Amino acid sequence: MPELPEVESIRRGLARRVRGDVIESVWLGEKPEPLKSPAPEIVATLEQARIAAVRRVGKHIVFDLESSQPSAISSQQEQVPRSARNDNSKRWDGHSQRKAQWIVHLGMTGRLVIAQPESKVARHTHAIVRLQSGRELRFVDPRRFGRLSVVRDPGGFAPGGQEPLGAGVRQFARLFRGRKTPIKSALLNQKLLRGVGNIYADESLYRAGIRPRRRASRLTGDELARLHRAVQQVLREAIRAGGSSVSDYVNADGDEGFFQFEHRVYGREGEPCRECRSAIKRVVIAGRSAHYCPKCQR
DNA sequence: AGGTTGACCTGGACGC
DNA sequence: TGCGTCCAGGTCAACC
Repeated sequence: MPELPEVESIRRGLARRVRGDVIESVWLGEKPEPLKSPAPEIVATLEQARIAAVRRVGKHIVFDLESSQPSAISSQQEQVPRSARNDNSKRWDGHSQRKAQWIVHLGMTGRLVIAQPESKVARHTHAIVRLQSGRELRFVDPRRFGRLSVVRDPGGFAPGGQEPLGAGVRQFARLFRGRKTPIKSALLNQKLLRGVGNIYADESLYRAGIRPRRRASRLTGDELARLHRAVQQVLREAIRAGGSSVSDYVNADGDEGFFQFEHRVYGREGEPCRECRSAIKRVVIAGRSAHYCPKCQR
């Protein structure tokens, strides 16, 4: 479902509502797919932790956790069976490192919803986090492409890639140097830029006037500068609009975004380009659909 | 080594 | 109404 602007909108809503709250208990569903860390490790890390901050890293939501009661955390830790831990996982030793992170990736259809305990548990709910304030944070994901994990390394969660809104134009241009892959695929590669997905890749290329199949290494300096500017503009505008609600995306407050009304090419196959009235084309590149205007993009 | 393809899942839209 | 087909905002492992 969500790309950077949608995840950012969800993050803002969550931060408003759960920052400072304490996790009292955690329920995890039977289906194992959504869990990237062992279930006992997730439970032990989350329970009794205070949510110090809610951040976004690419398309991931990162809950920064700290101990609410120092002794309670270490005793929770002791309850984790040795066998359930990775051998190379760092011990949370109760000294200066009393920090951990809960990482959520929403996949295509994942949602994080705030709910009252008495409200009906939706189909495809895979995790319920009960908070001291009496509310629940629920992870719902029909297609089960989303992932939950915890990180206790002192270095913290560190996927590769540049934040698209943090990269300067030189840094941005360097990412594509020597890459023979279509620029569309390069934009989707999270090891290069983290957070751009199919909608915003297509919309950015349209604004920059670049065809999605162009080889990344063949773009001129001018084109890279236009693309850098387009990516940042599109993402900023989409965040301001609360993201794109294409089928069922809603933010943490249950509100839809409205950037879908600003799409110039995505989902508009056969419709006229808003600039030149040519029919928008749809092709498949690396297994994903790509939309572009054959006249405005070269 | 780096790029492309299929697999992973469920559900909604559409055609017959 | 129902059944089949295609499509979907993402990411991996497996191939070339």
